[in-house]
Amino acid sequence: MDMELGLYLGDAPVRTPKQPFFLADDSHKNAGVELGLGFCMGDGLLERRDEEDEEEDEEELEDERRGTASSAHPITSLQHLIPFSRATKKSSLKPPWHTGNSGINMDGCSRGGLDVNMIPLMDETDQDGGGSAAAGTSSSPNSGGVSSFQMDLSIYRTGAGTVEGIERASSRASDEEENNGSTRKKLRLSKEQSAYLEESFKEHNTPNPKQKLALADKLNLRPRQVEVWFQNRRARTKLKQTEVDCEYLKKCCEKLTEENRRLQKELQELRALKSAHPYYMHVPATTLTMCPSCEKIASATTTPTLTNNKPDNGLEINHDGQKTDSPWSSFLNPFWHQQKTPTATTTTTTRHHNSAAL
DNA sequence: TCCGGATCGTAATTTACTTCA
DNA sequence: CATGAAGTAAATTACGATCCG
Repeated sequence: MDMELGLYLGDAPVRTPKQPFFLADDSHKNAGVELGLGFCMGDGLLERRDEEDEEEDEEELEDERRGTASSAHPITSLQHLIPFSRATKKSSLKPPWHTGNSGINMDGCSRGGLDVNMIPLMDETDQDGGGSAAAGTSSSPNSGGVSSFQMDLSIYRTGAGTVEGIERASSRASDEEENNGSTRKKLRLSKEQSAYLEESFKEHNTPNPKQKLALADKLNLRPRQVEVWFQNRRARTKLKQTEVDCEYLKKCCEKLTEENRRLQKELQELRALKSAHPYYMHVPATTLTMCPSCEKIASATTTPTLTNNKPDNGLEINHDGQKTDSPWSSFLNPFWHQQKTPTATTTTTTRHHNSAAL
């Protein structure tokens, strides 16, 4: 007996532009529960928000731009890093570079936690030249506007506020000016920036342009960087999900192989039994009244274990006491229930026939 | 302790595709 | 219907950090 495995990757990540990231569907969830796998990653949260939500976001954005956000504290904890969260939106942080024209938040400095990364080293006009220009043209490959942020980062890495750090940042910036931004310099985002983006990703795995802009604004990144970050993040998530799926399917395959082996063995036994007792098959099938699919009680001659092998939970139990139907099987093949009924009926009826004959 | 290669994580780029005005 | 812009996924490249001998 060859089992035909309707193996497919569950929701078979057919992506649509409106749902670029596939979410674990119900079958996944059930399966995850059944096998104890962490099948539904946190990305179930990552559904797109409705249009009305976007309107809310616009309002928030407006508030931010007007400077009406209540908090003026620098990023200090994850709670403050959630940009669009309903829970935190009224207390959404006001990044240091939003507090005034100077762009330098003395509060952040005074705490010793000076995050130079957050401090725009260029003046407002320069920033517009770099960031906003990139915003206008969403795709700015190797744009020359990299230097401002890279300077920030190099200082951040070298040691906040140290003369050495600033000097190194300056030299690096000048190097880039020499190269005219032609080099593909990779910069690492700060922990705060990553955390912020991560939290944002939980809210929207595909932010709209305004949200990107707001994020870029908040994190002192170019919109293009935010966009790239989300692209990569989605890719990573999908890769991870694929790995999980793969692992899960491997387990499913093992289980099915084991079941197949068991059924083969059972079939062999039945054949042996048939050859040993050639008469039992001559018993008319009409003498057997029990049918597992309709759960009618068999004749009194049948053994209890075979009389009604459907427990209350609806799962069939084979002669080994194993459940033969499980959520993961239905996950693997959604038509399992439709298919298995006649099969199971046939098999168990035969078994009843056997037992009746015996 | 320093050095250099291997490896890993991830930022950035390129390409192909879809959608929509 | 054709077209171009915009957005995204997927693939790839390349950089920086870390590990290890």
